Amino acid sequence: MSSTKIRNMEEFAAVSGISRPTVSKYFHDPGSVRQSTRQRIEAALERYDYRPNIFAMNQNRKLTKNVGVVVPYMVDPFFAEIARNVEQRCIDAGYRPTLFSAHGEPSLENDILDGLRQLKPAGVLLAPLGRASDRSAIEKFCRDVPTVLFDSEIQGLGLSFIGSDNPQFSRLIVDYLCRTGAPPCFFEMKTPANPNANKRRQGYIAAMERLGHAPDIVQADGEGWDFEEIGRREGARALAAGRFTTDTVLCSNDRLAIGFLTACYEGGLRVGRGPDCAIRVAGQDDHPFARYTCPPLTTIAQDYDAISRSAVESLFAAVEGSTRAREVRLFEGRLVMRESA
Amino acid sequence: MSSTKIRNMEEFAAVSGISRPTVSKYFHDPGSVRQSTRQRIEAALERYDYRPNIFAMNQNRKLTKNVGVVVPYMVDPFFAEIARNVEQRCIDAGYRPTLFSAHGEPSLENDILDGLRQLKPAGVLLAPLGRASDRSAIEKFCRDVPTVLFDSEIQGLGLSFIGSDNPQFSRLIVDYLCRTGAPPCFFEMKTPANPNANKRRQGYIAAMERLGHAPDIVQADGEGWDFEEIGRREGARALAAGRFTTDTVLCSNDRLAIGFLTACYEGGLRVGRGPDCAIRVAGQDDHPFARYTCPPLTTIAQDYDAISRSAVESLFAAVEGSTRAREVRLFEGRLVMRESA
DNA sequence: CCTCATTCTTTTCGCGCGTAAAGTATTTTG
DNA sequence: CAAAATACTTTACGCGCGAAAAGAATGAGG
Repeated sequence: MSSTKIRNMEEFAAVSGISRPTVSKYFHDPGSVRQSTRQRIEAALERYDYRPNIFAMNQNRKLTKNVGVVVPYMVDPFFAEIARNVEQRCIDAGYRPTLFSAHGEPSLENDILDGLRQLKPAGVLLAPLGRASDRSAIEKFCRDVPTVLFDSEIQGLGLSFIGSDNPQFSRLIVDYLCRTGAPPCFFEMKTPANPNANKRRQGYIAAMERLGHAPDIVQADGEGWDFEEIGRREGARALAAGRFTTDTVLCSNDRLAIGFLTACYEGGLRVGRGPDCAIRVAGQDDHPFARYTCPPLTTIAQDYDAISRSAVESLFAAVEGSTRAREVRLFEGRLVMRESA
Repeated sequence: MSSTKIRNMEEFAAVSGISRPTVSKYFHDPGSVRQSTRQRIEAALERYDYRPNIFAMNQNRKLTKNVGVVVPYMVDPFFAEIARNVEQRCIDAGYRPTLFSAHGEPSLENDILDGLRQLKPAGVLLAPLGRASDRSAIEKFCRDVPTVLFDSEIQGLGLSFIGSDNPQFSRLIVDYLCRTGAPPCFFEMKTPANPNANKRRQGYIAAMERLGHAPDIVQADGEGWDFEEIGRREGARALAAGRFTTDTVLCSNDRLAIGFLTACYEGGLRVGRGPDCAIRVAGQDDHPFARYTCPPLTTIAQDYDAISRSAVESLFAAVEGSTRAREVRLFEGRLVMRESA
């Protein structure tokens, strides 16, 4: 590494013996220059640690290599996990991902999209808040910036939507629960944060009816993203009120189930499938902590990997040329049997 | 809102009736222009939705309004929570925070710092990986960029370090446990991710000796950031080996405790302080999920709020002028009594 | 060896803003 | 009300790069 500091591309071009426009071309796409010049540039890169000024680059390029990754609630490890997955794929594809969380607040989601617009991103991967999202703001954003929605759909918006086949989730777990014990009732939030909850409820109802059972839905009051607390508080209330007519409770999602397990514990109910157990509890998502609840939570695993891969692929396919029609890709869940049901 | 699009500051200055340099000054600091001109500019801002090009701004300013926020492992909701807190405070102070997670990988931590340097940040709030961090890389980074360390200290680096008084944590919980039952043994990772664990062990030993008890430390094998799994796997092994000589286990942190609770459950041990319970378990941190374990986890709450506030204040104080000596601020924890101990 | 397509160099312009200097207008001070 | 201080305008330049055009060098194919 030479000691002389390189101040700009002009100087770097000089020491590498290549003209500045060609060097510029190299940084834009190393494969676009001849093999021999590429080697000369990379030899110079070894000796001097020059990197193009990112602000000057982005100012003049119509399209940057920035990618926005927006999730609704980073404190939920599910979103942290999928964000990490998506982030890594963007880096591998040569882009610069930037992570944002709306922290459950619609106004913050709008602010993030507003701020993102200034970054002239090549594309955005957006997991919206859902019900609370400002549809018109997102619609406007999608018109300006290539955006792929994931996790939570907003009908008709974005280049594509990548998510889970929620009705299949419920079908799978209902089938399992009915096969191994009493038909489940369904525990959910009255006003769920996102549309996946509705699809799961419908999936539950359909699966129950197909098996000849009467669906039974228990709804919890409460707004916001503090699902565990809602599951615990309202679960306890429903238990006390004798609201559950079977010994099997299917929760709309794992976080609700985690709170409900706490309610069961505090109510003195032993959870599990053993003969000495009073109640079976199942969730949906395979939340990172589901393995560690007591008892470990039986659930349906989201295909994190397929969803993040598909979302990233879909975005870059659109960004790098091929404009296809809006597509919706839903991935199936996988039954994860643990002790709770 | 007028329909004519404003393309740049020149045009915006024209429609607001103010010269461009003055408008530029306004955007740099609205308080630096006369009240009357400020009103004229803000009146124009109402009519046209112009915003300065962020790339052009940052290119020419010696110091940007960017702030980097780096945490070691975003999938841990503790860090997600503190990141959210820090992020909001930066926004309130008029800065642009950008969130990064090293995802437990030292090479990624280095990459993040490298990428951050390009953003010419006004400052960086860094919670390092700890033991696995590349000290020399961080040292070099701190020389170039005003950096405040938090959560995990790296001796002597950064403008300041803001964290928890870990020995006090252990003292507090040891006192409580001894007061209410058998003296605890200490369950920790053999090669902990960060130095806080060492301080907690030392705090445990000191507190035990002060009370006239013999310290007993049980160490778990395993590397990395998958604390729950290590707590569960190695906790189960230690239980099976009869490694615990008392019925009270103090875990080095809540995530380890969460895994250990699972091990207890799977081993058929009833956890809690009732007469029918076989073991008491306590953690440290007040992890967001500690409230929802079964039984709910007794722990020491970190003062999230004070830590994030203090870290942000310390950074901006340094950035905005006053260069003080490196200071270390440690906040005390608060005992949170729940059912597990 | 010649032809033609690539690939490179040279030159020039522009992006949108920060910044500085010098002059003019406005406000404050005594 | 004059002098001084402050705030503004005008003009000009620079930041580091992208992009485009025209000509020179290079290399492949016949």
